[in-house]
Amino acid sequence: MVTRAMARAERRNRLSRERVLRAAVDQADAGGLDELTMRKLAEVLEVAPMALYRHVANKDDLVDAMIDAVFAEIDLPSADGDWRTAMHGRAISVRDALARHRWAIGLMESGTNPGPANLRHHDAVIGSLRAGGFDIANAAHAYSLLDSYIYGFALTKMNLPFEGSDEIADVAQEMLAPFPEGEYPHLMEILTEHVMLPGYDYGDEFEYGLDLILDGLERVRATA
Amino acid sequence: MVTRAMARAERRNRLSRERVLRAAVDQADAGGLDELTMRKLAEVLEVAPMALYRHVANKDDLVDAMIDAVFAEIDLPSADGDWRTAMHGRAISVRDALARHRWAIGLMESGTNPGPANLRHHDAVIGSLRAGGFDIANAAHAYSLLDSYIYGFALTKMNLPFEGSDEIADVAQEMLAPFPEGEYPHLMEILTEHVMLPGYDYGDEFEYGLDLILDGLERVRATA
DNA sequence: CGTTCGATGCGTACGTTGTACGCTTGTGGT
DNA sequence: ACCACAAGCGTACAACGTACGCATCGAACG
Repeated sequence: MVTRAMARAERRNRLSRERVLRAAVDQADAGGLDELTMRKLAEVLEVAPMALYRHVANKDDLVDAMIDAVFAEIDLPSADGDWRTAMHGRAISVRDALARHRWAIGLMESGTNPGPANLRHHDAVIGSLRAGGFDIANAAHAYSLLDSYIYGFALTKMNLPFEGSDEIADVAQEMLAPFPEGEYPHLMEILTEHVMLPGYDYGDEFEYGLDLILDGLERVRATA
Repeated sequence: MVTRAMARAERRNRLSRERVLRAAVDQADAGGLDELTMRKLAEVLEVAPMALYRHVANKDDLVDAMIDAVFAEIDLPSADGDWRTAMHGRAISVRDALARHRWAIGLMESGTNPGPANLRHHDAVIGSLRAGGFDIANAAHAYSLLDSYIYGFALTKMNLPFEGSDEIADVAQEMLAPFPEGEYPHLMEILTEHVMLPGYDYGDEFEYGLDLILDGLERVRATA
């Protein structure tokens, strides 16, 4: 009997791949990938460092599994219904997942060892495009374009040195402080007369670009 | 006199920030960021590890400087002439620089400690857009969209598990091997009937998406 | 109930990394 | 000829990933 044994294992604080994975993701969410060390992870789990290696081949294996766990959090686009709303929804879903797990940005597309959730996700995206009327070549184009934009946006947004609109002024000041005034006039202009205005949120740019891209893709699809 | 002293220093194999930087970039180009180690770097320069620290505050400082060196390699878009050709050219230039320095992808937009070349580059991009007729808000939109796409494309392309079109078949086979056949039909279709066709090069996707985005931006600019 | 055996956890140890600290050596200016 | 400062180095340490082999424990079986 497996269930009986597993249940007991669960009841006690038995280690398991799942527990290690969850703790690792939490760790990385909290402090970035740098804070994820096997030793600290073991400490959180109240276990000796080497105990982890019964459930994980090595750190790379762990990280691969973590990435697939993030993919599993992303809503799959449906193949029926409007392709455009499906793509829009999946873009938002990816963005949100990456916002929850900033450490994953830059690793998600790591071609090496794609996990099942990764493959299923991409399969569903292509399926949705094909069902929406894109031929193979255009589905490939759309897929590449959308993915590049989504991950690129996450990347640039992640690296922004400010979080809310309040801190922007301070950060901008500090960033430009070492340089002579008037050295970067256009940067200065866009900062003072756009970015620093109340109500600005860089996150809003995401849907703007997404819609522009989806408009372009619809045009391609219609004339194919 | 500074020049005299500097000249002598140059003539001999004196260490300098420039020399350290160049060697570090070479090292990273060759083997990725993981291969860039203060100790190996010192070895290449025929110097003791700690000697480096006279010219570099620490490894992070070194990496920041390396990133700015990459920015310095990128052609600045001109503010006069067609905005569209300027943007197209700078996109290609960024792509090429990132192809030469794959380790830099994912770090380029690191908001912390932007160097002068970085700021000058972004200032020129915004300047070119403004001169091309974009108002402030639309320049911000265009800037965000283009940057996201360019970096995102570099990111996804970098992580592709294959290099030329020859290896694709093998890699695809290996990647899908652990999973039941027919599990990912759309992925399979696009691989066998598009990606694996002779003449396919993922790099070609870049200009396709770029043109689609530029078309969209032109439409925005015209109706603003 | 006693034995056995595989799964799980752990202690120790090693090689590699970044880098703090203070000494040594060489060099340009006086 | 001297000196002061810059440049390079030797030693040392803490933190990391992880190889290797032993200890332990619970389930299954006789």
